[in-house]
Amino acid sequence: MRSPFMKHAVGLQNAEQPHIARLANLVPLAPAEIDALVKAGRRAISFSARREIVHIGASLTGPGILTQGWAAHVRDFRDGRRQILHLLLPGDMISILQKPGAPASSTIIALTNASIAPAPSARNGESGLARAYALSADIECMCLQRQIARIGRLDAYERLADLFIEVAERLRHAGFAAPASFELPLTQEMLADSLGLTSVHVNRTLAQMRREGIIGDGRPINLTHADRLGPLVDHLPLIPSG
Amino acid sequence: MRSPFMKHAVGLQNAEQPHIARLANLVPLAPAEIDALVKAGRRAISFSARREIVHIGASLTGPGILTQGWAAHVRDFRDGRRQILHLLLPGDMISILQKPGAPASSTIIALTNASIAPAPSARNGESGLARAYALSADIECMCLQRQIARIGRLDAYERLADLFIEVAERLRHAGFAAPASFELPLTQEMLADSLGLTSVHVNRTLAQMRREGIIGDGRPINLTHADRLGPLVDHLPLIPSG
DNA sequence: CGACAAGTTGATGTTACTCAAAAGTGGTGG
DNA sequence: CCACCACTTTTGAGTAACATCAACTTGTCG
Repeated sequence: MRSPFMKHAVGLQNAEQPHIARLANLVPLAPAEIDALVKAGRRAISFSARREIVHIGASLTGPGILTQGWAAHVRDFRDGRRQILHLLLPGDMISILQKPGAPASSTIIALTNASIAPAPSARNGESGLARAYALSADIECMCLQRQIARIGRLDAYERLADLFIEVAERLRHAGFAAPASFELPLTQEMLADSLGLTSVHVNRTLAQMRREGIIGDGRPINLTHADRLGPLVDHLPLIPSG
Repeated sequence: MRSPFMKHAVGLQNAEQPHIARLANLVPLAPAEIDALVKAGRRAISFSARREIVHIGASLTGPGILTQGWAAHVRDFRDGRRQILHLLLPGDMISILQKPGAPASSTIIALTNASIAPAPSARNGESGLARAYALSADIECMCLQRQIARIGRLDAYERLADLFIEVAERLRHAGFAAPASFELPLTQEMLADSLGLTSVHVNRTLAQMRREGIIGDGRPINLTHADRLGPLVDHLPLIPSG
């Protein structure tokens, strides 16, 4: 059996092939499309943690799919400051907002060991894949906007909470059963670079969440009660239409 | 003469029809395309300052063009906090990152009196208009990323400086001759909402710039020496390819 | 003139940063 | 197995940047 994916009422769940689960959860895909995704997954390239995947300004060959691991769009300043612009989770599309051939608008690095596959081309604009890619682009755009609101107007505690809520929702869409509990394979410094804080301050804020029972002891960071975060932050769902 | 636009070595300059200047500066347009833009301009709808143009979640009819005035994507929190996600300058495209029919990813408001025209459709994917729209989308995406880095890692002075540099560059692309000097029709509160600061702090920081001769006295805010800002901030050009 | 929005200024409070050091963690080679 | 190293986390003390609160000024428009 080539495509061991089953459609449930709640959607696909398969942490082995998060990209397939994520896209198929966005739009029903034809068997041939799922097959194309399976084949693409076999052509994935591996990157070790911290390695640069795309350098800003490099000519983009075309969209990709993050089949394993975490990555991030990042902006490095000459004086050493760094800001993570956008987190890429397992199953996410890469360079979906830009046209092939365009210069990359930002550097992309692997945050953990990661694998990237070329995205199967979607000839027909009305195909399931094409619509799934378009929705992926919409979602990435919303994440960027949410990131701006998060950094611009939330305090440290709220920033962490809002990020956790977003990650929980995105992981759920990628087929990771993560109702209220999941692990975050990011260092506190990566969190700080994403949230516009210092790692010291992230550490203290996480300690407070640990005291409150929202995250567990030990590493990696373990969200045990992400469900308690909802009321704390005025957040918007990532996908309004469900 | 229907289309009084002339192509110079430096590009089109026409503050009356900034959208035509901006798009034609991005990509050479055919006379028929310029004509379509002229015609679209006549069908523009006016919005008075502070009025809502698009409400978050509303179904988008299709891309638009801001033919006059300034606007902004904005996120309002229930408790009154507000964050401007993205500034829209005269000549900018609206809703170019999203597909028609999709729910608007954020509210859009007019910051000054403004006019919005429907964007002429670009049938052929290789037409000048289609390429200009694609480039507009790329630029908007880069602005969002830059906004994240700005708010996340720059201090108040740097945030203002970086925003001024970006606005200067974007105004120049829209055909406003603005080498080092231009006016900013935004209140200090709007600036604060864009930069993740309070209006009081923006006021004090602007006062410092005024003492340093970077901005002039009087209102609206008058950038007299935007050229002095370059060395102060580690910024990236908006359009790498020139 | 009066009302309202925007800008200015001062005093005070708080969040988050900086600097510094110690302790925990995981991997490597002897 | 242990010593060693690099990386990460943790904690404390002092500081700087920015927020908050409040009053006052300026400009604009009916």
